[in-house]
Amino acid sequence: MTPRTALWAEIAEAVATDIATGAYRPGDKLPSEAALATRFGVNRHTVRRALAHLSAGNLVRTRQGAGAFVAHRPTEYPLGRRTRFSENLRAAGRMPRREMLALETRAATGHEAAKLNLATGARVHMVLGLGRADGVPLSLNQSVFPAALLPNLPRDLSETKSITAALRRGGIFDYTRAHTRLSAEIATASQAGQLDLRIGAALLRTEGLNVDPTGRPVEYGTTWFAGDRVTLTVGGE
Amino acid sequence: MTPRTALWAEIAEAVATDIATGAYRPGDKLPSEAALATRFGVNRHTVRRALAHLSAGNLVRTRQGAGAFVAHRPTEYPLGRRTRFSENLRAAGRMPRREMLALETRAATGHEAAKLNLATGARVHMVLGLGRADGVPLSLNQSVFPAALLPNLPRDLSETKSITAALRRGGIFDYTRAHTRLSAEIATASQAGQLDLRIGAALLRTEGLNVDPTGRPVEYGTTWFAGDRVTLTVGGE
DNA sequence: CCGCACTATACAACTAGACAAGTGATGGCA
DNA sequence: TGCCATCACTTGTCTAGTTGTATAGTGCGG
Repeated sequence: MTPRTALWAEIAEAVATDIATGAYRPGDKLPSEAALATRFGVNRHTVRRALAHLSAGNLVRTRQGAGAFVAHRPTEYPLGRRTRFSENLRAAGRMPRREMLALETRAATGHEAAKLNLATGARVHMVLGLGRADGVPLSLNQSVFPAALLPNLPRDLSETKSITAALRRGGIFDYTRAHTRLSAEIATASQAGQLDLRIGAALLRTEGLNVDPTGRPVEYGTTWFAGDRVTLTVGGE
Repeated sequence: MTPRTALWAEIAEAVATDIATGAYRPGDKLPSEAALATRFGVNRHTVRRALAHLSAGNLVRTRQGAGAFVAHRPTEYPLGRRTRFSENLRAAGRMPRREMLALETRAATGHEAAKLNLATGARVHMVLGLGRADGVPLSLNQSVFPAALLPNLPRDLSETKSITAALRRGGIFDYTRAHTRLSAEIATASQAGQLDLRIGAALLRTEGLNVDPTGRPVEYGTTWFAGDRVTLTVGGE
């Protein structure tokens, strides 16, 4: 008489099966809760309970207002000794796939000015980017460059789409890392949205300064990695 | 669980922080709503809500078609015996500009005649003007001058665009403030439109009489300041 | 009786897309 | 030169759809 498994569990099972069989593939949008509700002949809350279960199991990810999506497989990003990335921990422009989210020129904050050894209020170019590997968002980074040193950076950057190339055009052919600092943070809502994480997820934060061969500060930036998708290795192997 | 802060509130906070740290300074144009939306990984409407919040708090000002700008902090406007709009603002490091909205010659009202010590029905020149600083409308003012004393004021005024200069041409080389009265009012629709305020915003109203060195009334006028953009200082330093 | 699963309803928050209205820069033309 | 039409861009507004959350109610089994 009474089903041993709850209604919502059955629905979760059915959706999970659809995902396993490939009916819905990673990144696909699931039908809306309302659609699933009528399809299974239940209330929307029952569907929500099923989706919450799948979400807790990292099988689907929901975005308010947008829908529920099949989650990407939790890929470990191999960040080992062979990764060129490790020599430049902050990875300015060296991610497998980069996406530029913002590019603006504004006054340096006091902190930035101090790091870049600029007068307070000097102009800087700010670049915000998203790094992905195999389509999975891995890192979010923000860099600031002295505008006086690289007046044409915005144009060069929008043309070359590469920070390294843009710096080369600006006369900076090499730069090294002066210092790096590591810490951990909790994702804000917007960071979580961009990295496809749940809010409150852990972020690995690296902050660093790059200088040219003469020791002049060239770039100061911060990168936030999705804590559960990246392992950073420092030195050794 | 962490108390969930709304996404738009987080974005408003972030922008406000950027303003507070000096990344965006008064008068600066903020990135477009679309740019902020991609930067925070959010829909434009969410950004709009954040900006609306900042706008309501008078931290930013938006102009359709132009963009969103960091608001100027309230202008300090010293009130004294020798109050001169342009000089005051120049002293505060702002770029003043006066705009004449209307100029007509008519009979004085009973109140005006009494103030200017004229016979009832004497002719006066009335000037309606708008004062701006750095392009931001600050004040609306109405002045009446005895026409008998300054027959050529309309011509002089339209040529010189400066009240002080026009008075000089009319033989008034100096004038001081005999009295000033302060009060507060609610903006009418037309006042709000001219001052770029919301209808119902608070206006600071000053009414005063200027006299020449012999004590003869020269000008009687009322000025309405945008209450949230101006602070009047009286006496003291 | 209580607790549980589920239903029902309502509203808030966010996304998505479209179009109108206004601004500012540019280039053509008299 | 100066004016003007044009065009890209930006904010304002609207409609519609989606998930998030809160509250209240129902039926059933212990």
